[in-house]
Amino acid sequence: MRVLVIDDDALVSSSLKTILEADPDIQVVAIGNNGFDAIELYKSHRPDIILMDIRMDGMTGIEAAEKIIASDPDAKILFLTTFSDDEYIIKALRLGSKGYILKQRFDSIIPSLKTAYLGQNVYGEEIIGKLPSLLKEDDKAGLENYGLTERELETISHVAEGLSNKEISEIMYLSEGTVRNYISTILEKLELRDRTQLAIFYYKKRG
Amino acid sequence: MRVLVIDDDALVSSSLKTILEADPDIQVVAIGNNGFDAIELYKSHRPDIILMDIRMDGMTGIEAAEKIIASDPDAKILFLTTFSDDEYIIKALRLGSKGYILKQRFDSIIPSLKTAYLGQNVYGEEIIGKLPSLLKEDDKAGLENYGLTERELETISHVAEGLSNKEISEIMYLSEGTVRNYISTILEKLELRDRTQLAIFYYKKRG
DNA sequence: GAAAAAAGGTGACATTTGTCATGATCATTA
DNA sequence: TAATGATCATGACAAATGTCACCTTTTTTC
Repeated sequence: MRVLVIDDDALVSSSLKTILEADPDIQVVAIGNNGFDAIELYKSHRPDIILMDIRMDGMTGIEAAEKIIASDPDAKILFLTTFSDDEYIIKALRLGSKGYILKQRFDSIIPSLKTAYLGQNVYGEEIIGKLPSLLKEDDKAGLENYGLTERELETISHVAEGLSNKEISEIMYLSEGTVRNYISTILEKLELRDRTQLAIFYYKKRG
Repeated sequence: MRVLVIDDDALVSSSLKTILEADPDIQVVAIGNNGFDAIELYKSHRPDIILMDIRMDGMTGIEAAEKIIASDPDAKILFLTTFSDDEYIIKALRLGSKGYILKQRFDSIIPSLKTAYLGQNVYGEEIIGKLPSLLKEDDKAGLENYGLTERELETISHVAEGLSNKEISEIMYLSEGTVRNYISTILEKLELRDRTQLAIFYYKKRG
């Protein structure tokens, strides 16, 4: 089994190589440090399976996986991560990638790799346990704890309706400039960048 | 363990009662034939767990489960179905209900019930195996009938992540101008006005 | 009663976004 | 072969957006 290892922590990736190659069935064909490496090395080496970190600088493992799967729908990718990062689990599953395992469980990496190689899906216990809450829409704590004023909350709901500043100003009987100021303040409070991110934030919280 | 059994096939529900009560730990407190029964009998008997068919006349098991969970968020519900009906699996998972098992496997019903009773989630092998493709289909659902190209769909998902044109262009290896053109085309195809409405559209099509 | 918070405003400014015209390449299809 | 559709690109332009500095007036709160 030819494996491609991608991890932005060189210590981790080289440790993985050592661990994996202790098994006679496994050969690490290359090591990369980011999503771009993953794409290039996959093309040039055509490994049987990719073992990749999710959180990386520049391009996340998920994004790299998207591109790789776009070019080769049969690509097998096993994700590694330090903690089970909720927002990524769904994305990883959506990709149809083979499994998602946690970095802590070093002893489970090799068996998981072999299982994935055989075409089976591998999901850690942690993942399965989290599925319902991930899919459930109630992980919305609400917008109430961000120090937002009444008028700001009102403004947010209009942004989430897809209205422009001008339209919002007409509905709320305000000048367009005031609406812009409100949104600017909201963005700062919520640590967001633009109205699109605000709308997304809103829908992730509420639905 | 006090169980409520709901199945619109009287033969099935009475068979289930017989099978379940062969176990000394289990007591079937009531039997219902539809979703309305489920809600009423849950209120009046307060069983530890409900074993319910998904496909039923009038109200599906899913709908009944929604109402029951709305009134008692801790309600434990285990679904039964003749075949693993894709469209319902996601809905059942979203409810956070305890598991989803297949009717054929009579021998697994009792162990599953006991596991669910202990608060663990129970998913049949078939379900786990289908998750990726289910989520994937769920992903494309809704966006498919608008004549969007692959690259356009890819672009949409990035917009829905809250990325700017510049960021999208870097990820997709495109010029910023191309991304703008893509989005412009997408907006026209979907009859939307700006990227915020696009993100909202995206999130309304799924969770 | 003073201070703070909320509500509302203006004008200027840089950036982002969306549109349009126009062109190129490549693969598929009629 | 010709036509189409998907892909990718430019440059120019107008409109929308977000930020900043700086105001006023009420309402709450200390």
